[in-house]
Amino acid sequence: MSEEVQRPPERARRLPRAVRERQILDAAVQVFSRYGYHSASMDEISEVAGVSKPMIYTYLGSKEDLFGQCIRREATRLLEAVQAGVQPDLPPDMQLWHGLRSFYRFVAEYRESWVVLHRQALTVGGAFAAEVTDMRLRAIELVAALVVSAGTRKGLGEQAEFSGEGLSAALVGAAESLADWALEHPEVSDGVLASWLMNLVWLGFNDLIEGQVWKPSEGTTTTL
Amino acid sequence: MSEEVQRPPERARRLPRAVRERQILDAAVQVFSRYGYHSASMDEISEVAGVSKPMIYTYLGSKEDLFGQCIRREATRLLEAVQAGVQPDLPPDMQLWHGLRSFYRFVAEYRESWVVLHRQALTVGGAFAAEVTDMRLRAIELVAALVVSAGTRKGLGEQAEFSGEGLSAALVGAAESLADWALEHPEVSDGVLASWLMNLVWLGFNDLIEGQVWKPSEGTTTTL
DNA sequence: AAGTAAGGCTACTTGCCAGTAGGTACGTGG
DNA sequence: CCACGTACCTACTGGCAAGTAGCCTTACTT
Repeated sequence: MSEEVQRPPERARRLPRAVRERQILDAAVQVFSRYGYHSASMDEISEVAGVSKPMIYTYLGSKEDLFGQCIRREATRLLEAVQAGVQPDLPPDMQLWHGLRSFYRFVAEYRESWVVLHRQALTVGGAFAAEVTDMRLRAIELVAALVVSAGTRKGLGEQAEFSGEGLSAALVGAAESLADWALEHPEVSDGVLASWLMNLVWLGFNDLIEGQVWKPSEGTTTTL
Repeated sequence: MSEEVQRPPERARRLPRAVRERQILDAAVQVFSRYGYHSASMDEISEVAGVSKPMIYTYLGSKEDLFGQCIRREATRLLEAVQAGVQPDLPPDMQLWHGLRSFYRFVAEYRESWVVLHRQALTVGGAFAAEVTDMRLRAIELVAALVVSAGTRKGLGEQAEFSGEGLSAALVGAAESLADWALEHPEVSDGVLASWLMNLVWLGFNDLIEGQVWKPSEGTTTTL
C-alpha cells in the first residue's frame, strides 16, 4: 500500500567488473570452504556474492574455472604472506621460525582460505589437486633446503639415518596439523604455535645433526 | 552362430549375502578412494563389485549408509592393526615406536583404506567427518597420554612452554603426512619411517623435558 | 537525443545420478 | 513337481544443479 512497493535487499548496483569479480571470488571461497567443491552450488555462491548466476559464468567461467581461480588466488596470498615474513640472510632456524609465524598468522586471519587450500582442494581430482600438492611440494623442498643448509653448516655429510625430504614432509605435515588444531584454539598466538613446533622439531633435528640418535631399546625383535 | 551365444563376463552367481556384502564394501572403498564420495557413482561401484545396483541398496542401504559402513570398517581395521602391534607394558617411547610401525605397515598394505579415511572422509560434511575427526582425536589423546606419561616420569611438572595436546596434534599430523609421503616411496620400510619420526620428534621432546628450549635468537622483534 | 556498450536479470534447458518398481532365475523342502 | 523364499536383474523415474538464451537497464559519447 505504500508508494515504494518493492525493496529487494537493496544490493549495490552497476559496479565495475573488477569489483564484481572480487566479490564473487570472496563468496566462492567462503562457500567452497564451508561445503566443499561438489556440495557447493553456484546458486548459493551467486546469492552470497549478491549477484546473479549468469554473471559468474560471464566473468569467471565454469564452476571448475571458478574453483581454480579461488585456489590460485589463495595460494598466492599464502605464499606471499610467508615470503613477506622471512629474511633470507638469517640463520636457518630463524628463517624457519619467521616462516612459521607468518604462516600461522595467515591461517588465523584467512581461515577460509586455509580450509579451501588444505581440505577441499585435494578432493577435486585432477588438475587442482596436482596444483595444490605442487605448492605443498615447493614448501617441503623449501624446508628441506633449510634443513640441509643447517646440516651441512654443522658439517653433516650424507647420513643414512634420515632423508631430508621425508623429514621435511613430516615437518610440513606437523605444521599443517597444528594449524588445524589452532583453528579451534584461537587464543594461542602465532608466536606460541611457531615456538612449539620449533621446540618439537628443531631440537630433535639438532640432536640428529650432532649424532645423537634414538634407537629401539631392549630385546624386542626389530628388523628395520 | 555358435550354440553358446551370450557369455557375459561369467560372474559368480547366487552367493550368500555375507559374501556379497564384503565384495560390495571392497568395491566401494576402492571407488571412493579413487574418486571421492561425490564423484563416485553407485553404478561404478556396482560394476566393480560385479553386482547390480539394487543389490547394494537392499544390502547396504543408501550411498551415505554405504560410505559410513566403509569408514567404520576401515577405521576399525586401522585401530585394531595399531593396537595389535603395541605392548602396554613397555616404556612410552617404545610404545610409540611400535604403534608407528604398525600404522605404517597398515598404510602400506591397505592404501585405499588409508586414502578413504584420511582424504575423503573429511570432505563429506556432517556425521562422517565428525566420526573420523573423533577417531583422530582419540589417536591424539592416546599420544598425549604417552607424552604426559614420559614427561611426569622424568619429573616434569606443568610447563608453560608447551601444550601436550598441541604437540600431540602436531605429532599425529607429522605421522599422517609422512604416511602420504610414503605412499609415493614404497621402498621405504615401516621401520625406517617410524625411526625417522622418533628421531625427529622424540629427541626434541626429550630435550624439552630436560629443560632445553629453543628460543629465537638475535635482535629480531619477537613479541610472542 | 540517439547510439552503443557494458552491467545485470529471469527463466529456461539439459544431463547426470541416486534411488525404485517390478520382474526373472534358482534352489530347497515337502 | 510344486510352492515359497531368496538371490538377482533390467529398465525406469524424479530431482537437483550446471550452464544458457534472450532481454532489460543504466551510463557514457557525440
